[in-house]
Amino acid sequence: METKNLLEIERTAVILKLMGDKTRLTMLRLLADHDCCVCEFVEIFEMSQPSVSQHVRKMKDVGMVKEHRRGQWIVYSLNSSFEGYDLVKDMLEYVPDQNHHLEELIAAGKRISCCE
Amino acid sequence: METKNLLEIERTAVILKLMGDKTRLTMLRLLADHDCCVCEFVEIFEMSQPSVSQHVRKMKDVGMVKEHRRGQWIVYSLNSSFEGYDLVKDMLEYVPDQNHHLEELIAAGKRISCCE
DNA sequence: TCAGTATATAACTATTTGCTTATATACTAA
DNA sequence: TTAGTATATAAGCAAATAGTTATATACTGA
Repeated sequence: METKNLLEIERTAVILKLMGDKTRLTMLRLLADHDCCVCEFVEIFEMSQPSVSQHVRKMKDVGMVKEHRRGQWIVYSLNSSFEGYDLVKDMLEYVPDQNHHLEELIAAGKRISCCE
Repeated sequence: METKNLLEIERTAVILKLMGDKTRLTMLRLLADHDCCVCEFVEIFEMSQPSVSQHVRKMKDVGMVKEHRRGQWIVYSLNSSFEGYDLVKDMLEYVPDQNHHLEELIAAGKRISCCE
């Protein structure tokens, strides 16, 4: 195994705490496969839009995810420049992909306009 | 990279949440190098003994660590049979070893009797 | 400009968390 | 058996967390 770039223990704890929430972990696993916007997460998690925004904001605040606006939507993606990017990607390999959530949306006819 | 044994996303979140605390993450990093007893952790973290016991208990409850009694001491170690053992070990490679804590104890003449 | 849509922020609440002190349990050695 | 040491459990508290509703902001298109 190749040597890993070490992270401060305190910063690592912050990253792991953020990932230690089922909702955020699922979001990250989805983002590992494709960028998502808030409205998708709202449908997937059946959760209020502010709640979703607050989750992505926490991840954005530490640099795990980045955003870019596309028209009226804001698209989130994993930030490959993040100091802990390797760790995050590594972790996400331990959990099954969560793409069924998106497929269920499509099947339910709730395919989101932002992702056409 | 070799394929990883997948863990349920919910169980993974539990593991990461437990690791997402600086105290527990440091404990785990120490345990990656050598078994420890509660009394060592009390000295290292300058924290009450019940607080230390509660931290190790949480990790024991999910199976991350195991204990064995040695005389009047209870020695904790990483549980290599734990479902998420590979993940835990993998994570711990991202943080610097924490052995200086033990060295500081020795330097301060607080070397713990349990570890002779 | 204005209505509609997407997202963010503010304010609040219930739950969880990490600590504390007090006390109980378990082992050792005299 | 008894004192001393190591650890666990109980109870309580302050801070953090994850959700909610209400409202503000930002963009689009008529």
